[in-house]
Amino acid sequence: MEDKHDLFGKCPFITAQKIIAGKWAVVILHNLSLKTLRFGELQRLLPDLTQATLTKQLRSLEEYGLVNRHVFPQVPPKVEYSLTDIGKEFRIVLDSVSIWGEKYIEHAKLLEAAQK
Amino acid sequence: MEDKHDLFGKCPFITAQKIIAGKWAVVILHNLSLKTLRFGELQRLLPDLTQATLTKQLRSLEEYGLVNRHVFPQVPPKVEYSLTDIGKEFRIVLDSVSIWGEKYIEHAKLLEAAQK
DNA sequence: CTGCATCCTTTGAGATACTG
DNA sequence: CAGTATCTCAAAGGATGCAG
Repeated sequence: MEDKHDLFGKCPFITAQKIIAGKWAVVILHNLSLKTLRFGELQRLLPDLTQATLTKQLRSLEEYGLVNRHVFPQVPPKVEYSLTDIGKEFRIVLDSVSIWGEKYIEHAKLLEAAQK
Repeated sequence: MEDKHDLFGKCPFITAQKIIAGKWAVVILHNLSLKTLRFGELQRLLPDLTQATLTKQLRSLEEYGLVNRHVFPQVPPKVEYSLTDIGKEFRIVLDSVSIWGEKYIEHAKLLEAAQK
């Protein structure tokens, strides 16, 4: 993957695009914005992606500095994921996406109904 | 590509994710939010994507109902792209992405500086 | 000027099996 | 419990050439 730190001089849209490009990035950030979660908890909240995929997405977000990975040295292992400061600031994006998404779904429903 | 209208019952994050998944979707929407643009103008603003790719991205946004395509029956042809109503509402997302993106870039710069 | 058709390459999600 | 290692497959993006 491309160097995660080669993001300078880019417009904020391109920078953001790269970070949230992952198919599950936004949904993961949304869930972590509500609560610190263990790997397994996250997996249960998102039953549509496999372990391998979830791991990859989390690693990516971690490399970009949006997510903290806290490993508890135990047996069995326990790993908690939470948002970093800059990750928490992403909330303003999550909020607007949520608002717009709802509007869009409503809009699509109306269109659908009108076509019948 | 998946049916663009099978978006019901999904959470707004997943819906939004599908729409803006395209590598250039957000940047294109940003430019169109500032001004109605002809195909060639858009291309000059985004020199990093080819004609074919730009066409595909625009078609996708058009199918999702965010972009209007206005063809002027002329020779040579002239085509203008603008945002639909629901496309214009996407502005709240664009604004928050812009704000967060700037913060992130600033944050990354500070990190970089601290490591030297 | 706009953009389609074709081909090619790369990316990345998903499935599966295995490990400390 | 929380991963890692491979593999496969589909999709996206890009390059190029042609057309109305």
